[in-house]
Amino acid sequence: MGRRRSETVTLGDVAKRAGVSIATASKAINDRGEVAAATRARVLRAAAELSFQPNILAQGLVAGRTRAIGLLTDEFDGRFAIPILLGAENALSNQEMSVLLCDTRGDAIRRNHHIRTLLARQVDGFIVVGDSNDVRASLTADIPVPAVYVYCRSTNPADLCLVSDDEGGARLAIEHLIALRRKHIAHITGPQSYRAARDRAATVHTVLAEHDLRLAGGQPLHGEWSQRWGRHAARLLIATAPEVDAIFCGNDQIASGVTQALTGLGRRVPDDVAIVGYDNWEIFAADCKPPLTTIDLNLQQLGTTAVTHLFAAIDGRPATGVVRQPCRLVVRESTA
Amino acid sequence: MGRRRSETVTLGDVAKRAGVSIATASKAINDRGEVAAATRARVLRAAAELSFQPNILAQGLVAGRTRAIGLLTDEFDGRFAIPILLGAENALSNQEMSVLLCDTRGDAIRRNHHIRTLLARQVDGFIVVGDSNDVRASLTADIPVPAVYVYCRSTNPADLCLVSDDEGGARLAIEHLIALRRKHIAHITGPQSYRAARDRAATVHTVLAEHDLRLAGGQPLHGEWSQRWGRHAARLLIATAPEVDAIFCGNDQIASGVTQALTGLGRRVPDDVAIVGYDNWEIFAADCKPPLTTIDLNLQQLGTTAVTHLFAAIDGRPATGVVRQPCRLVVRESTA
DNA sequence: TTGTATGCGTTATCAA
DNA sequence: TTGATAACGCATACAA
Repeated sequence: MGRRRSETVTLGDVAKRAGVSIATASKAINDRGEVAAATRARVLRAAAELSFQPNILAQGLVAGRTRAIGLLTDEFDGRFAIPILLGAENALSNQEMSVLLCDTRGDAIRRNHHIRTLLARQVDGFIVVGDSNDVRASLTADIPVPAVYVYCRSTNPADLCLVSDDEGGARLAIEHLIALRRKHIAHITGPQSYRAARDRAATVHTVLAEHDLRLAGGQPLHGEWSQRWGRHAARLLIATAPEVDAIFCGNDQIASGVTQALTGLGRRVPDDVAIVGYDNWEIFAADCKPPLTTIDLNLQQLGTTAVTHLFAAIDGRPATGVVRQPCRLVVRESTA
Repeated sequence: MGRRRSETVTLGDVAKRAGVSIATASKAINDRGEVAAATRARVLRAAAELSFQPNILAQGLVAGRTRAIGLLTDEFDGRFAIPILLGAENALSNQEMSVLLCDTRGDAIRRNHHIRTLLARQVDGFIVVGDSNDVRASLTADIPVPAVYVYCRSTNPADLCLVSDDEGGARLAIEHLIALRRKHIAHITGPQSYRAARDRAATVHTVLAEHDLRLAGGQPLHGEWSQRWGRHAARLLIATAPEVDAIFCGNDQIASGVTQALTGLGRRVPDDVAIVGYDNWEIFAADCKPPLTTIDLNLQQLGTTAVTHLFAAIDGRPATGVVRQPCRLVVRESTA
C-alpha cells in the first residue's frame, strides 16, 4: 500500500544523477567542506533539476530534533491568544521552524493527550498560551524538552512565564489623563476575579496618590468585560460622581459602552469627559465614536519574545521567572 | 551531539523488558493477530511501565504517511479564519491527526516556502483557508497530496471549495423581516468589491420581488464593513427614505452602528425599525443595545466539513466543485 | 576528496 | 507463534 508517493525524489536520486555516492551528495547539499567545488556544483544542480526536498522526518530521526514546536492553547477563540500565536508563528517560521497547533478547550484529558502526541512527534519545545488569569500546571516535570508560558503563569516558579505588564499599562493610562489636567478620574473595569483587573485597579490608586488625587467615585467599578456593563456603569457614575472628567476603562468594549452612554447623557467626549480604553482592539477602539485612546498590550511582540526565549532554552540557556512585556499608549480622539 | 534524548524509551527497550524481539513487540503493540495472548500482555505491560510512545517520525518514515496536515491561511488575524481553523483542528485531533499551522500573510513567496516545508514534512494533505472574497491559486498541480479550500475559491474548478451560502443567508434575513410584516426594508452593507456583498444584495432584490416589495431607498447602500459606515448610512437613509421600518445590514458592526445612529435619531429598535445583522459575531451582536438578530455562518462547521472531505480525498475519494455551507438565523431583540 | 557502512525507531516480510 | 532482517531517507564516522 503506497508506502511511498511515486513522485518523491530522494537523496539517492540526486546522487545517482550527479554520479556520486549518497554520502557525497549529502555533504554537498549540507555544505560540509569536505567536497570538491566541482562535485558540489554537480550535486546542487542535480538537486535543483529534480526539485529535491530532503525528507524532514528522516532528518529528524537521525538528528533527534525536528525543528518543530508545539503550541498549546486552552481557549484560542479568545481574542488574546490570536496575536500571540501570530507573533510566535511568524518568529518561528523566520527560523525555519514549524508550528504544531493544539487547542485543548480547557479539557485536561485532551491536553495531556496532545502533549503526548506532540512528544511522540519529537517536537523540540513547547509554547503554552494561557488566558492571563489562571495559573497553568507546569509541564516541566512531564516533558524532556523546554517550555515557555505566555500570557499566563505556571505553577513552577522555575518556569519562564511571559505576561503583560498590567501595572505599567495602568500607569500609562492614568499618567496620560493626569498630564491632560484631569482631576476627577474614575475607573470602570472587569470582574474582581481577574488578576489583571485587580492589579490595574491597585496601580490606579497608587498613581493617583502619587499626584495627590483620589479616584472619582471612591472605588473602581467592577463588573463585566462588556459594552453593556460600560453603558450601565457610566450612568451609575454620572449619578454618583457628576464631577467626573475622565474615565479609565478596563477594556475597549467597556470604554465603547461608556462612550455611548455618556453621549446619550449629553456629555461630550473628550471635552467633558476623557476616555481611555485598554487592549487596543482596533475593531472597537478605532471604530468607536470618537476613536478611543487605549493601551496596546504588544501581544504579537509577546509571541515573538516567547520564541526567542524558547530558542535560548533549546540551546541550553533557559531563563526563569516572570517577565513582563511593556505596554504602549495609543492616543486617539477620546482624549485628544 | 545529543542525537538522542537520553530518557527516550524505544520499542527496543520495551522488547527487552518483555523478553521478546522487537518484531514481536511491534506486533503486540499494533494488535496484529499473530502473537500469543500471554506474550501480548507481557509486551503491553512493559510498554505501560516504561510509558512507551512510538516515535511518529519513524512510523511516518516507513508508512509514508504522517497523520499530519498542513493548514494554510493568508491572513489569519481576520476573524473568519479563527472559527474555521478551530473547527478543523477539533475534527482533526478527534481523528488523531496533528495540524501544522502556516500563516502566509498574503505573501506568495512565503506561501510557497511554507508549502515546500510542509511537503518536506510529509503532510498527508492541505486545508487552505481564505478570506471569502478572493480566488486562490490552485495547489493541485504542485503537490502530491489532496487539498481542500475553505471560505475561498480555487482557480481550478476540479478542486473542492467550501464556502458560506451567501444567497441562503440573505434570504433567511429578508424572509424573517417580511414575516414580521415589514414593508420598507433597506440594505446597508460593505463594499461592492466584495463578492459576498454583491451576492447578498442580489438575493435581497430577488426575495423582495418574490413578495412584491421593493428595497427602501431603491438601492443597497454600499460602504465599509464598519460601525462608522453604519452610523453614517443610517442617517443618510432616514433622510432619504424616512418610511423605512427594517434594515438588513451586511455585518454586525454595521448593524451596531446603525442601531446607535437610529437610537440617537429617536427611532426605536425594533418597534420603529427592525435590524438584522450578519456574521453573529457575538461580541458585537449579543452585546449590542438591543441585542442583534443576525445570520450565523456556521464557520466552525465549515472547518469540520473541510476535514471530512479532506479525509475522503486522502482515502482516494476526492470531491470536486463548490459546496455551500448553509447559514442559520439567530433571533434576538432587534427584531423581536 | 570520495565512498562504504552504520544507525536513527519503526513496520513488514519471510524463515524458522 | 516468534524472530532475524530488510526497508524507509538521511547523516556521519571512518576507510579508502
